[in-house]
Amino acid sequence: MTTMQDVARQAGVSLSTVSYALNGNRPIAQETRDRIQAAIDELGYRRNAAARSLAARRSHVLALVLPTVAGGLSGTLGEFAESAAQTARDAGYHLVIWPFDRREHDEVRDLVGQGQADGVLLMEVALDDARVEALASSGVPFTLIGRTRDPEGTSYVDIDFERTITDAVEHLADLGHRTVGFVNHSQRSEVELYGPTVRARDAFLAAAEERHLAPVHVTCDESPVAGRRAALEILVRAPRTTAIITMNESATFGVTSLLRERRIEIPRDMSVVAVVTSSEVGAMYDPPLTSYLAPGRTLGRYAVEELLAALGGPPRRDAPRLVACALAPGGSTGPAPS
Amino acid sequence: MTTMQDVARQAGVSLSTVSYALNGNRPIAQETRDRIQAAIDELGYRRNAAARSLAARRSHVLALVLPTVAGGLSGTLGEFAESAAQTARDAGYHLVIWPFDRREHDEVRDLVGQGQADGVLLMEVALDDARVEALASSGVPFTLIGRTRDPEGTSYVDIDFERTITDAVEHLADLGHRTVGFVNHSQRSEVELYGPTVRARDAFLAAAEERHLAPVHVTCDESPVAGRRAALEILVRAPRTTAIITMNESATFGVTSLLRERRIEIPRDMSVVAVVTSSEVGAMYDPPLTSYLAPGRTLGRYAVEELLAALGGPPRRDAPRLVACALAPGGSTGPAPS
DNA sequence: TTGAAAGCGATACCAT
DNA sequence: ATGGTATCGCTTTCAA
Repeated sequence: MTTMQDVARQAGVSLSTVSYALNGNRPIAQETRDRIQAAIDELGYRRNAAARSLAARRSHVLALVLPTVAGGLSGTLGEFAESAAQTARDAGYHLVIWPFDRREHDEVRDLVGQGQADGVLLMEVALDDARVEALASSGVPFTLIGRTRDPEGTSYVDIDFERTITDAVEHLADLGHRTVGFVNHSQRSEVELYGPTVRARDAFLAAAEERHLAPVHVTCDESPVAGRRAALEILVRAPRTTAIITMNESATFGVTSLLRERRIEIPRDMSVVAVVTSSEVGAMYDPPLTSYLAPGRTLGRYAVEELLAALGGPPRRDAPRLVACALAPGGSTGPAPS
Repeated sequence: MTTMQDVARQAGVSLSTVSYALNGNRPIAQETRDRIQAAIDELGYRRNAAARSLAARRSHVLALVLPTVAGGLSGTLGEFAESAAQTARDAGYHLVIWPFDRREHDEVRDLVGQGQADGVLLMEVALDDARVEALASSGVPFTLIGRTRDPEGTSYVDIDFERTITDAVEHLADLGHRTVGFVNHSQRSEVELYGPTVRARDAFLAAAEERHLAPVHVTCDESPVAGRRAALEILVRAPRTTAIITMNESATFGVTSLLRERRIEIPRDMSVVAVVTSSEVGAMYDPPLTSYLAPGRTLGRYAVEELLAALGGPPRRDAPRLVACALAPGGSTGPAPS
């Protein structure tokens, strides 16, 4: 193994000069710099990460904590992680994945205590989340993906559910729909005050009232079978429903399949909008679903930028914390039937 | 910050005794052990990771290198990553994600050279893959997810495409089908000798011959639109086709939608089998697709076990390297129409 | 603009 | 079964 001392010797300078040349926080004569670079190239030197972390007391690692969700990372989670990793790397950090669910908060504390990460990204945040307090008391900088009940004072980024749902409702209202269904996440998540569920519900009801629509809100487990049941419930509770918004990927295809079975044609008899989803999923249906796409990549980047700012990096001047889903037009929405 | 020295003082033993007690490779009296543990608890001590890595010359990190695929990690990739992270953690390692595609092999070498990881997991391996040689010459232990052309001598785990495809073909043959289509990955991947594409094609043709079936093999880009085209091509080339196997998640729904449009009913007129897929995707169709599920979790575990063995951990005695996809019965297959 | 040297907090060798 | 201590390879303060 070749060390910094070897490089110094080879370049005819002192060890410390090499160190300063490498992390650039001290002016170095160009000629010296060149000699050092030549020595590095010649020896194939690479700075040892552990020694660096020990001396600098920084690991240059960011951790992404995410729950072991059934079915693994969804497509959106994956996009997020990848974009975050990319952004971190550009800033000289590595992104580590720590698969811990909400109850394993002490594990997270342990790792943080070992100095395994300089900062933490926390996904799937609930309105009241024990992990948030655990992190806060441990003293590491951290950024939430999602929001607690009272987000002020904590660093976070999130999907703008209010904006997204409102957009979707307006889209349908503009098409003349008067009775609109909403297929949300599970009732369990609603009871547990999972942020997206609660915010979407409230936004849906508020937007419907604003536009004088009749809202039909149903919760729904994450499965096609449950989706069928949810669609049925909507049809029973409000037979005049002409549009359904779904925020539940697995349920969406249950909804469409029940409609087809009932000879309710999309979009002629019923418009369907999938929100907080991916284009891949939307493209799986025929016609392609009108969708509002989860901004996974954008959030990944924003989240890391937030965290880096907290770590003393460049501040994010008026960079948004909330990102709405963008409309991807599809063939599943149309004017309300007369 | 509290150090090992603090713990030693508090427990009334020497620093080295604490160290040995912690990593357990020297007999320590139970009573001493208890005193040390008490001191640790009292002080809230956690061993510093950087110092540990420096002194032991091991990072206790495993890196998962995966290409920045469009659309992020797919569901299966996510399952794999999560299971691998879990297994690594149980063995005292962390799993880091390094998002690099095939051309960025020197980036991987850099990180390895810095001692950022003790071992590497390489995903999406092509039959000829520059990254493999880069890793081999760098001297880190590594395990491939997938296989190169000549896998002997390298550590790898992979889906057993041959077994999976053969199973699917037999399943259909047993149901009386005589002409069977296969929707593979893209032509590009076939030309580039992407392992799964090539192996699946060959296995399909061989299994069909074995059972005296007429095979119709088509390549297909990863999209529903391409899937429609592929289905059409199959129907044109072999109008008597009564069953289609798809190994292309995005295309599958294009296939089914074209069939529906043509009033070809599943499974009455045409059986459809999705291979190397997830139950989530299968459940999105109505009826649920008969599927062969990608063994993401199993592979994640096996891959880490392989790597740990190469790192001097417990050897994997006759643990398999190849894992076939398991059949998840659905409603999309049935007897061949007469 | 450059150098010397004191740590950083563990591991593991050599003793006892 | 336990202790003393050199060492890992770098960052950073203090001096020149």
